[in-house]
Amino acid sequence: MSRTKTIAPVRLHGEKTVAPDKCGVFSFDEERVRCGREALLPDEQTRDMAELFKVLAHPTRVKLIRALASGEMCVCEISEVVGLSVSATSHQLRQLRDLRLVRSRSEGKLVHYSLEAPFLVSLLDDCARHFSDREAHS
Amino acid sequence: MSRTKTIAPVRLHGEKTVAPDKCGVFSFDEERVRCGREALLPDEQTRDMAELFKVLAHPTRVKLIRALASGEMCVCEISEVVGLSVSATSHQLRQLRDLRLVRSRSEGKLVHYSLEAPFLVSLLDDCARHFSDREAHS
DNA sequence: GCTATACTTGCTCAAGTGACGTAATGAGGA
DNA sequence: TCCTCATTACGTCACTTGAGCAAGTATAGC
Repeated sequence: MSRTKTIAPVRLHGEKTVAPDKCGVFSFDEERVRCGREALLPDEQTRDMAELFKVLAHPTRVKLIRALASGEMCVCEISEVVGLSVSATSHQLRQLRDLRLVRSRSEGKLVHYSLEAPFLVSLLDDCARHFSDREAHS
Repeated sequence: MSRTKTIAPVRLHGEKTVAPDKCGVFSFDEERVRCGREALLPDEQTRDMAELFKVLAHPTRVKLIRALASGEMCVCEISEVVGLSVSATSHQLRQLRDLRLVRSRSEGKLVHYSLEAPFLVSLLDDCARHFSDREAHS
């Protein structure tokens, strides 16, 4: 009944058992659902965010960001720091560059990379803090 | 080959061309490499962080977090908010629970979920800000 | 006991993704 | 022209993901 799905065709739980009271009477709080729905971000933003996290979701790329936080470096140096081949390093850097998290600058035959999105540093710090807090708590 | 790069024997660039001077003479700044290396986090922490981002790297899970930021909800309500089957919702919630980002609490036959890691809210906000800043800048 | 609801898990299987190597290619500089 | 730094194309192979079902658990009511 008042499920008023309005949009999505994928309804199953509430409807298929017919009963509007099933979840409706005491477990299904329309208000909370409305509230939760309002807390969502626009779809596009949600997707962008997931993209960002996806790129951060690899130890190598976390390292790259930390390393570049210490200053500009050329690919060769970076590959040394993270312990990867130049090719592999370049592959990974590209992903960061595609999202404009790092920037590259050519100088002669060298390419220097630096951090373009400084908020990443505090982002990583926040996460690090989360982990150490938890450590201390358990 | 094995995913585990960091440790692997894959050294190539610097070593294979023999010359310590290869990059060493003018493009390879030992100091910067040392510096970059010091900026890295311990391996375990780096991995934990990547794990965290991996879990956040999905639109559905970003939604779940935003939704739960608005308050506690049962699975049934949550599945309604994100527009997924209960089973699928439960699978996703589990990943968040495994990393203790959300907490579950049983009450009768219902299971209520809430946010356990409130720093996620500001984390998402920071990211959102990043995107809107960039929007405004281009 | 039985039945229903609310949720969790295990599983499988197809399809997709991702990391990285090799090798070809650019692009600068000597 | 050759060397070096870097990027890219392309392929491989491991791994991940998604979707869905079915069985399992826990609570509640009859």
